[in-house]
Amino acid sequence: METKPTPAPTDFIREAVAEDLRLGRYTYVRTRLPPEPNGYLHIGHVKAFLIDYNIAHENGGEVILRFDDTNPAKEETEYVDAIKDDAAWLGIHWAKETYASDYFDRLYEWAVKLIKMGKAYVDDQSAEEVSKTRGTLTEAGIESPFRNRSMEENLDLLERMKNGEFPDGSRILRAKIDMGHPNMVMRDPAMYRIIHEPAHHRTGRNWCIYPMYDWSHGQNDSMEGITHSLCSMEYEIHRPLYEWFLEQLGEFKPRQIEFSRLNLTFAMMSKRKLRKLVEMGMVKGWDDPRLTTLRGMRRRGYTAQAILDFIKKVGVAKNTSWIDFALLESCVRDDLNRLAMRKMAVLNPLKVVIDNYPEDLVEEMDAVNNPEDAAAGSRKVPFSKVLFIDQDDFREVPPPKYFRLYPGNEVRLRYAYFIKCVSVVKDETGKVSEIHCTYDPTTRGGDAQDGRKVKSTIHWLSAKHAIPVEVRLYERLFTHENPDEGDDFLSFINPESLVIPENCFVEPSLANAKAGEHFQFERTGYFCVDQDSQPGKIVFNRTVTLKDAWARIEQKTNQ
RNA sequence: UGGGGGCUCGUCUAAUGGCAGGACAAAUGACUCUGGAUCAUUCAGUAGUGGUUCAAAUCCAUUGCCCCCAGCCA
Repeated sequence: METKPTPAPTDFIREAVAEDLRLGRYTYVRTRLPPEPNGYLHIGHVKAFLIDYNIAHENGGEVILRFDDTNPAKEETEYVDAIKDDAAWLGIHWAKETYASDYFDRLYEWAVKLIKMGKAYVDDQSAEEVSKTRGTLTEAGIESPFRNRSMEENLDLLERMKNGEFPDGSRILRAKIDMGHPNMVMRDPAMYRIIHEPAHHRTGRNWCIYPMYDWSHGQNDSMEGITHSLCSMEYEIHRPLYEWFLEQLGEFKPRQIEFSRLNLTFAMMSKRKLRKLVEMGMVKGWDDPRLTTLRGMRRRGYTAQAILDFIKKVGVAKNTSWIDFALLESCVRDDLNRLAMRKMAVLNPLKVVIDNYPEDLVEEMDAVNNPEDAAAGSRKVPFSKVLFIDQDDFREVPPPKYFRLYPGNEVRLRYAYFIKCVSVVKDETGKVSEIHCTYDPTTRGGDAQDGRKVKSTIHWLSAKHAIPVEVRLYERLFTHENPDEGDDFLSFINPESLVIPENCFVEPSLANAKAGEHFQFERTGYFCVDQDSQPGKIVFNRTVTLKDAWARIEQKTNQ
């Protein structure tokens, strides 16, 4: 065999996991997907999901989907369903679906245990007082006057907090650690807060106290036997607390490892700002194809495979990083190039009359469905005297290096004939309204008998057979690489992020295209049938354009 | 400013004391019935300064810059 074994992709987390196994720190691998059900999954979550999922499976382990539902004020069942749907679409299989709220009882028992150990206390200070006495980055905090009350009183108070005897914000349970700790996270962090409204989406009104992330997450990891709790860098300073709780309790201790989160240029990842875009109507919903929510990307036409490839190429590290949006586009082009059926579509039609073509003749031309896949076969495309071509493919006065149609020039109509432009008709404003060409009958199918060449091949549609459709041309939502920078992200919105041209036509073979199907419109881009499509009114979303060498040449010569 | 983390081509990422490599982007050319795809080539990097070493992106010291933390959010 000549094929070299490709080394398995590795990174510092995979190495750490392998070492843990080798040294026997853990005898198996189990990770968890920890979404908070308060919004839709976006591409940033996908990176985290895939790291957890892949590392577990590469080691013969499993992953638990655990919803982090510790705050009833923000969480809803609707999001739970959407997250599961998105994760499944990506091809993620979870061994078990759990909720932080499944463990509320046990967590409460552990809190009681900590109180009995003298490691936690009920604080009657207001949120404002707690905040004020926390100290600053450089100064130690001040201990609460309630810090040293008796175990019995703490137990009694916590019980009554749980039973709903006190109003929201009146008391919290805090871990008793060190108000002078240089790491602010360790300055007697809150464990439980009182929340009466609204009802929790799963536990209803059973609970009036809810655990904070720090008190819930690590303990849940431990209860589920998670070996590796993988999360983003901002949790690094929480790791000492994660470990402190489990050490005090003497429970199984998973290893938390942090990696840098995914930042994507020209994309909005902030949940709060995403919500604002949706609520202000700047985009049409959480599944707007301009968003990098998974639902948006799906609707835009990104394939799961392309997204998986992208995440693999992004890698895993601890550096603050900004991934170029072009890398995502490259991945989706690569995947769609392999699988998308080719079609002809004219989005900005120019009427072409073939002067020497018989008035009523219609010919069926053979067109290849996918040059990358011989098994995809071919189809018939009707040809007749009056055609549409794209406006971009004709210039009355050709710029330098322009190979397409212009007066006197001959080009090939893809899979049809060579044509030559002989005259131009203009409307009253002086704009070219139609052009006249002659065709060479001996070039049927697209090859010249005499071996002569043309420099360009353009796509076309028979005017009377063309199907009118709606086409939505999407561009980047923002004009700024990092729209999250500064406070006025709305000013970075690209006014041309969605353009719907007036007269778009596609070839008749697309008449029965179904929502979700991917196509390449030759020489134009990749498109996906939108769910808004109706019988007789198909809607296409542009997933991504094809690379356009001519656009670059033109841009350069214009400078 | 206290604590924590980071710094390798424009971007992302390898190299685990021994030839700084890959991908995306960019550029040039070949090929082409998609100015697509493909192929070839090119451009381009170890934050600075010292030190250890036969040998340093890697080890040590030091400086600089960037990110995170003062929610009863996660």
